[in-house]
Amino acid sequence: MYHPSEMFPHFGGSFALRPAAHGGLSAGFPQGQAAQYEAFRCPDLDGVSAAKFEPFCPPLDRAGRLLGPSPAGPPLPLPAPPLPYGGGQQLPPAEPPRLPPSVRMSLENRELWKRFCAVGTEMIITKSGRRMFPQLKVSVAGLDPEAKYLLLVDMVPAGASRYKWQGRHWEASGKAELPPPDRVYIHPDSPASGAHWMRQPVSFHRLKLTNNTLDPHGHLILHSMHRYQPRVHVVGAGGPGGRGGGCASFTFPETAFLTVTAYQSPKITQMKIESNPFAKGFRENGMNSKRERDARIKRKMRGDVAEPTRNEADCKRGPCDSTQGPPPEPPAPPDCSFHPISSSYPPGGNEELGCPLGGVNPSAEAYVQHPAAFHGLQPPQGPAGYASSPCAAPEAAAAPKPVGDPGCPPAKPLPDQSNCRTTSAPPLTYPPYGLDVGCLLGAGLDGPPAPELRFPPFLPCPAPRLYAPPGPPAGYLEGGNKGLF
DNA sequence: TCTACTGACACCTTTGAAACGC
DNA sequence: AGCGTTTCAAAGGTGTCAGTAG
Repeated sequence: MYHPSEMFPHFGGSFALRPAAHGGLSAGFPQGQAAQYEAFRCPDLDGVSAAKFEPFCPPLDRAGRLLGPSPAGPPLPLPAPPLPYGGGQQLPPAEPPRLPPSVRMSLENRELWKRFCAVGTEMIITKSGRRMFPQLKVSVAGLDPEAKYLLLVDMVPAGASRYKWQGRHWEASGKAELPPPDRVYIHPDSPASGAHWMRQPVSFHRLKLTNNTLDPHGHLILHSMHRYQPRVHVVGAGGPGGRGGGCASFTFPETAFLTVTAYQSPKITQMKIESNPFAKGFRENGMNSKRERDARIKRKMRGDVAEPTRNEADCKRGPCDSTQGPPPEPPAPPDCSFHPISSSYPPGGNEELGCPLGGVNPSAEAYVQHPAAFHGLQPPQGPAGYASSPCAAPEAAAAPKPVGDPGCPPAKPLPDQSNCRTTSAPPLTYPPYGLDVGCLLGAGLDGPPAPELRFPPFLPCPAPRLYAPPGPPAGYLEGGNKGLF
């Protein structure tokens, strides 16, 4: 949860970046097949995001030039695109190098996320920091086993509205606040080898969210009653011969959530209690259930001696089982899955770039040595007060409008959770889920004019079609994706 | 009055050190 | 001595609720 530029002031504020190339989603996914992809690999990095990860991307030099290819570099996994500019030759402002398209990521606990998503995920944020539940847990594949990588998470504002719970549903309620200090959560294992990341699922369970803009602990700072989309980044930190450089980022639409200081939807509360092992005490049979709490209050009022807690009772019967894992997830709704992700990016041209610290990115090195030095910095502000990232300014395409206006469809009843796949949502009558998500995918800058849509911030499970609107123009996907990577 | 937020609370899991056995 | 397992207590993650601020 640190801002790299804070740690590496010598890198300066940001690099000039080449304007995001057109292509967007189509550059990342074969047209017509995108719906199959589970994770969304963002093809281009917008200026702000790029600056955030700049220190992790050794291939860029300060002048925005690509360094020349290393003759000793190992072969690229895929044919490298021609390098029109030789080493040292001036380039248009460079975009960060990308990891090869073979790098893939999937969401491990996707079914759990989908169940929350179907109701409208809420995340508690507190001054001292609160963990996410469900937690972000991903599997990575396609990395160079020997090269070093960092895994990072940041949060992208979704929509530019603030939201309000209206008893049964969420509604947009005014403009979003100015973005909080921009921070990145760095997985504590970072930097680690590709083999390490690929060995087992990577969990970001230690990630904490806070609404304290002065937070000194490095938690991710968010505004309450706003909607966010987590984004996972793989950043090459170099390896033997400089392999592994480059960046790739992934979003999982079902992980979008609304921040709250207290749960609004009772359904979410119940689901959290049922799913989160830490909330076990609040389950029906728990000692912190409503029934037990009421009984406790009565006893207290009567002045009774406290009965032994369940913990004590259990421990008398035998060892407290604190080692067992979380309870098994309830059966997942069928047919909610996307197909495994693939990605199709031009090879990043990573290994032609030198690696300053013996194969390890200096930023990674510095993080290991001075983790406390990472703290958030306010990113450059865009004209609207938002960071000038397409991700951060998606309002045009995706901002949910207040529900209840004439012409606004009533809140859609929750879908049958046994089948999250939506096939019959009338276009534009009820918003394509993707539109809201689409903003996260970068819609808004170069996409088509945003249709005037009104819909609540939460919709049932993201419909697969949101990834691949049928044919052109589909601009909000095509052009929109360029904002993220 | 309403809404959002805060802090205390009880219950629970996780974690890591100490104790123990082989 | 070294290693693996068990035990135990502290730390910290939960939702709830009453109180507070605006």
